[in-house]
Order: sequence, then structure tokens, then C-alpha cells
Amino acid sequence: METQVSNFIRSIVAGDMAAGKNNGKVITRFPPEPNGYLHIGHAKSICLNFGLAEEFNGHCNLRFDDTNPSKEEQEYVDSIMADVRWLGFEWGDRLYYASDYFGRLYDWAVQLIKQGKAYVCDLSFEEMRQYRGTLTEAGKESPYRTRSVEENIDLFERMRKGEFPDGSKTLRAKIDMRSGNINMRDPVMYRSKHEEHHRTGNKWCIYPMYDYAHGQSDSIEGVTHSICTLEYEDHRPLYDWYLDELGIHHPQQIEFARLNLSHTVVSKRKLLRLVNEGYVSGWNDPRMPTLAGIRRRGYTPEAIRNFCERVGVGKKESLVDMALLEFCVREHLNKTAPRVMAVLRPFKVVITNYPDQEEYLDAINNPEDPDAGTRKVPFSKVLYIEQDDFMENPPKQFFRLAPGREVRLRYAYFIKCENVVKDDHGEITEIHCTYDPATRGGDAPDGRKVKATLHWVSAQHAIDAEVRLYDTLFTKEEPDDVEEGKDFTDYINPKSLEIRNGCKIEPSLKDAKHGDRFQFERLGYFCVDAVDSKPGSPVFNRTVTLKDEWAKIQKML
RNA sequence: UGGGGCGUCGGCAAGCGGUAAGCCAGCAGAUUUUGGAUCUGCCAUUCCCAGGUUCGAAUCCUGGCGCCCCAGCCA
Repeated sequence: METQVSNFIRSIVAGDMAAGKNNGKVITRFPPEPNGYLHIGHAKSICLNFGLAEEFNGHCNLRFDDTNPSKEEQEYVDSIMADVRWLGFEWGDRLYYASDYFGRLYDWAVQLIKQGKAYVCDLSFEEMRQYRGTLTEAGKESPYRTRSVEENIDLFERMRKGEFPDGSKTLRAKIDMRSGNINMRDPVMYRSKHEEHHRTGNKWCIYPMYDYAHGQSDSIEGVTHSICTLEYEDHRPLYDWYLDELGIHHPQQIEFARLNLSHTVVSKRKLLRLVNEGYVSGWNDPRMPTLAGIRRRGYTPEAIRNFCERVGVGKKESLVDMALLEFCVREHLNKTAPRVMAVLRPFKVVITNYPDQEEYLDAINNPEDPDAGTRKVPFSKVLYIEQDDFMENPPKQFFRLAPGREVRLRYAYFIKCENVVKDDHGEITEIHCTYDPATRGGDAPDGRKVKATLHWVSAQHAIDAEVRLYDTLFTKEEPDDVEEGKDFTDYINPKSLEIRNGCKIEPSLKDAKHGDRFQFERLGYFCVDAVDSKPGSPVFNRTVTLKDEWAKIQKML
């Protein structure tokens, strides 16, 4: 159970509950536009909205904000639903689409026209831009602003029927062209778009704008707290205006700062570019901050939810360190992932005094979880160890295998390096060691100690595997912060993916299935790639490394 | 005098007039058949700055400074 820290939205909701507002009900909603894949930033919003509903015994609706047919696709609605479920949230029968409300939205628009609060405007894009004014100068009223109610109703009706070409007419709210808030300068409510919608087909050729659709959709659903990101703060007066003019249920809009994560980008536009321009293999590339990518990388929903709770909710724009996300996965995987031995860069070791035989040794599946039990690992005369675990001329801080030195092979024996075999180029091809039969299992009866324990895999029993090692997608902490003349893609990390073939993994991994997660002892957490792994040619993704004291020391050497 | 926000440790973040929580990172030590995990200790006399109110201010007032967002018939 994760510990909760108070945040201002939780406080507002709790206060409203205590005051008996909304009949003591809390209804939130997660309203994605189906025009891209969900990413870690959305996860924060999902956790916030669904979390609040859970916490206060309310409901959270999943509503697709599909008011713009030119950008939205079914592929995205499917992926969004899969991602929300994967995160662990259920909306039950509360699945909605803004497009379901097109009829009511239209009727309300007519009502506003009748109230003299909306009019059909013939200004072109360019004219409207000019009439809007600037940030520091007031706008001018449209010459069409004074059309009669009858004419407006007639024109709007004909817009609906598709009598006018796209771009020639809009329905606008009649508010205040001199407002300091540009959103209030007679914002467009409806525009003509002779385009097929992924759900309503060709039924409509006028579509409502976000500002006009969102609040009313919230209202229809009985939403009590409409939580959105900071950039909508300026829109709140408009959100309130529509609801007040219509005289319908009025949810409270609350804005919070979106999540920014170091060494990555969290903007749909940029993620789309990474996909379209081939910097990554797709929306689910394990380096992507999308939920699909993160999932394929091996992250767990528990880790993501915990992360979202830890980053908090506020109004200050911030950049959260990737290290926190990594901490959260390690924390969860440490408790749950079975341990296994795998050698990524094999060095052949021959135990010269070991008989030509094989034996099976007991290995603990997860020291953090006694119920995980043990397994048998085969041992034999020829083994593989990690290249990084041997140095011919080690510095004094290195206490792994070196000539003349004794170390422990995990769950097996103490071995001592007697000599190395080199090829014509002076490259080491084999390490010859002797073992101490008395140390079977890893303890010396005479009580002598070794400084290091190495993981290993028996050569004749090993399975070959491909392992993909990932690093951050960007080298820059804040890739959005581009220098003059550069683009965020200039900061892409050329080493974000390293593919290692011929890795040696222990035989117990033979039946590992897509998505299965393991700790490769001393290396990190890995999962079976859900896309490319095949029986007989397994592929593993490194989710995250283990904390590595030695790596830290090496950097300082 | 366009409008709207935000400024508490290296990164997040509590705090709401009573004398700076917690987490990540970092550092030091203990422990360890993963240089993992675990455990201990250290890490903001100070809250953007300057005045003011008060017995007492990160919290209230005034004035500065800095940063972010807004001129789509996108969301």
C-alpha cells in the first residue's frame, strides 16, 4: 500500500465532501483525445482522476474527446483503453464519447443563439485573426455580430445541413472582444468540417470546438471535479460562461501542472515525430515514454502508479528526475522478480580440476520472497562468466576475478584463476581456474572469505539469447530546451539501444513467456520482449539496471 | 497597468501565524553467497528579494525580481 501525501486537489475534493457539496458525490473523468498513444504524463492524470474517485467512493469516467474528425482514429481509442486497463483502472460502463453528445450540444447552441449569446460569423480565417486583436490590444467586433436571432438560427441550421463550404462560416459565442483574456473574444463554438468522423460517420459536417464541448460534456456526465492541465487555466472563464449561460450542472474545473520527465519528451507532437521519422521502431518502442513502450520495456503498473503518487500534484511546472521512475520499478521488481543467471558478454572459463560431469546446484529464486522457492542450476567443467568480472591487471578497488585470485561462483564453488589463454592477437580466449570441492554451494568450511560472487552459466547447458540494453532516449536532461538553430532530435542518444547477441542464459529460462520479468543477477531487471521473442530464439529487454557501486567507482578512476 | 499562473534542499514536495515533514539523488558506516537488497547516520538556522505588521512570518500586507502559459475554424 502506497503512502499518500496531501495535494491541493485532494484537499479541495475532501473539503467539498466535508461541506456536503454535490450531494457528497465525487465524479471525475479522464478525457483523452484519441489522436495518439498515452504516455507517462497521461498516467499521472489517470492516477489522479481514477485515484480520487476510488478514494472518495465516486466514479471516474473514460471519455474520448473526439470533436475533431481530422485527427482522430479508432487505433488510438483501442490503445488508450488497453493502456488504462493495464495501469489497473476500470471504468465499468462509464465509457463515453464527446461525439455521443453532438445532438445535445447542437440544441444548446441553438439555445444560446435564442438567448442572443451566439451568432453565425462569415469572417475568413485571416479576417478573424485580425479582428481578434493581439495580446496587448483589444479586438474588434465582427460585422456579423448583430445578425438577428432568426437569421442566426437559419444560418446555423444550414451550416448543419452542409450548405456552406468549410471555412466560410462559424458559430461564435457573443462575449467580449475587449477582454484581456483572448479566449473570451467571441470564441468559435462550431466550425464546418465536411469530414467523416470515426464514430458518427457522415452524420455531421459541423463539429464543436473543445471549449464548447468539454464543459457541457462534463455537465452531462454529472462530473463534479474536472481536472485538467495548467494551460487550460485561461479557458476556465469560458468553461464557466457556457455552463452559466446554459444554466446547467456546473462542474468545477481545477488545473494542475503536467508531468515532465528528464531525458525524454512528453508531447504528442514530438512523440509522433519520433515514430514517423524513424528514430524509434514505433509507439511501443521500449525507449518511448508511452505506456505501450514502458510496458514493453518491462515496467509494472504498480511501479508507475507508485511513481505518480510520489511525484505529487501541484501547480508548479517541474522536471522530475528519471531516477525516481527507475527507483520505483526497482523497488517493485526487487520484491517480485525471480532471480536468474545470464551472461551478456561471455568469457569462457575452464575449471581444470573439475571432472567431466555435470551436477545440479540449488539456487534461490528470490531472496526477498521465501515463497518463491529454489531451483536447480546445472554446473559443469566449462562455464561462461561476464567479461566485466575479470581483469588481468586490476586496480585495487576491483575485487572480482583476476590472476591468482579466488572468488565465489554463486551457489556453486570458490574458483581460483590459475592462468589465461590468449590468441595470436593477445586477446584472452579462455580463463583457466581450479575449484575447491569443499566449497560446494558457496561456503568454505574453513571459514575463508572471498571478496566477490560472480554469476555464471554452464556452457553446455546455456541457451543463446538476444538481449537489448536501453539507455535514455535523449542525452540532454531537458530535450525540450533547445538551443538556437537546433531541434530536440539533435539530442537523441546514439547509444539508447545496444543489441547483444550470443548472450548465455540459464536453461530454466527455456519456457519464459512474453512479458515475463526476471532479475538477471548482478545485472538488472529484464523481460521477454512481447514482440520479437520467439520460442527457440528468445529476446530480452533490459527494463532497468541494478544499482551499481562498481560502475560508480569506475567512473571516478 | 493585456490577461492568467508559479517561485520552499541538487530533483520532486509537505507546510495554511507558533518557530522547515517525506521521497529521489548524494555522502558516510553496518550487514550481505547479487559491489543488489536491507539497516543506521549526515544532507534548508532557512523558504526569490526588499520593506512592513506581529511576542512570533515560508505562511499576513506592500513593493520589486524571475520563470511559464495565451493571439488554431487544435485539444
